[in-house]
Amino acid sequence: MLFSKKTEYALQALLALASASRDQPAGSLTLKKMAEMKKIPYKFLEQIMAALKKGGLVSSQKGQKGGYALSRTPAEVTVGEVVTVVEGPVSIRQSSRAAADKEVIYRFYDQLSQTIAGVLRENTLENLYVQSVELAERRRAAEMYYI
Amino acid sequence: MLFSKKTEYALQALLALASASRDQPAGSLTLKKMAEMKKIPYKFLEQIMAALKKGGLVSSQKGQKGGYALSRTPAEVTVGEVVTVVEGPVSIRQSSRAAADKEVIYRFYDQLSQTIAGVLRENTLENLYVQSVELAERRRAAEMYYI
DNA sequence: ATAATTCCTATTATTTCCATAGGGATAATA
DNA sequence: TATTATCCCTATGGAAATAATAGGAATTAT
Repeated sequence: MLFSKKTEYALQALLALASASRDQPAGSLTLKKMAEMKKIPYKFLEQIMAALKKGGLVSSQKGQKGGYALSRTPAEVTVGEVVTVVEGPVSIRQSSRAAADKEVIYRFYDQLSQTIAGVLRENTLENLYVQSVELAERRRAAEMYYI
Repeated sequence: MLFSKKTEYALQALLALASASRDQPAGSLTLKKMAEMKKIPYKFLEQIMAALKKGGLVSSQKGQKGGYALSRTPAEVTVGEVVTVVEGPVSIRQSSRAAADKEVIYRFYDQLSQTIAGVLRENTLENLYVQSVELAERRRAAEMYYI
């Protein structure tokens, strides 16, 4: 499995921040709020936000009235960056280079890594956010038939 | 990490069988031989070969003079099949479907899975085997300069 | 001062990964 | 027929990674 729960939680939290940044530029949310909104264990999310901050993807404000906000626009944040920041560099498999025979297998892993990296690079928070909004709208429209 | 050691070992063993099938069609190798050749823990490889057999990728012969052989030509075995057989279906992340908000993230995972599946489908044992032979030859050629 | 927050470090529970172990079943061969 | 070399099957163990939980220190607004 390529990604852990951390990536899922990180993306969810960042999507919440992306949404908040729509309402007001530099809109921020508290950890508590994000954990509640997205049903993520509070203390676990805390660690994830720390990583995101360290990775420069979010900024934070301490104390009362504090919170987290995106430090770039959603369109400027790729999924790849998020993954790298919370999981470390994406690797198909821990490979220790060398070994003539395994070489060809590791090369294959590398090739696959490149392909994955491409997909990760081409998708941004903005993409995901827009998709989630569209999806929610389509759902609302569909529900009207049942009223 | 997408693949475990099992995939690496499985591919190595299968490449050994692919090589054996060059020398004589339906060329077989014993578990012991494969473990030695590729420096794979014997008892671990045993479990992996069992999975490959169950998945129909190799056939086996019991008793003295027994061993394993590919049940198709190397060109007919994709890396994807090998991975699926030894690791189970490739998944970016264990996803439990539904959940309106996570949906967009799971869709992204699906999209990535499709891309990976494509690469896995387009690469066969034959490809890897040919590459490994070429690599070995280039190495031998390069070494001649140092004699 | 108090309350609401982020920040920092440790600990624990669960699961997955990577093997190791022992013996049973089967088949060739001496 | 006894022996030997193999595949076959199931269980067990240790290590590492994952997913949390816990407690309190530091900061800031009210």
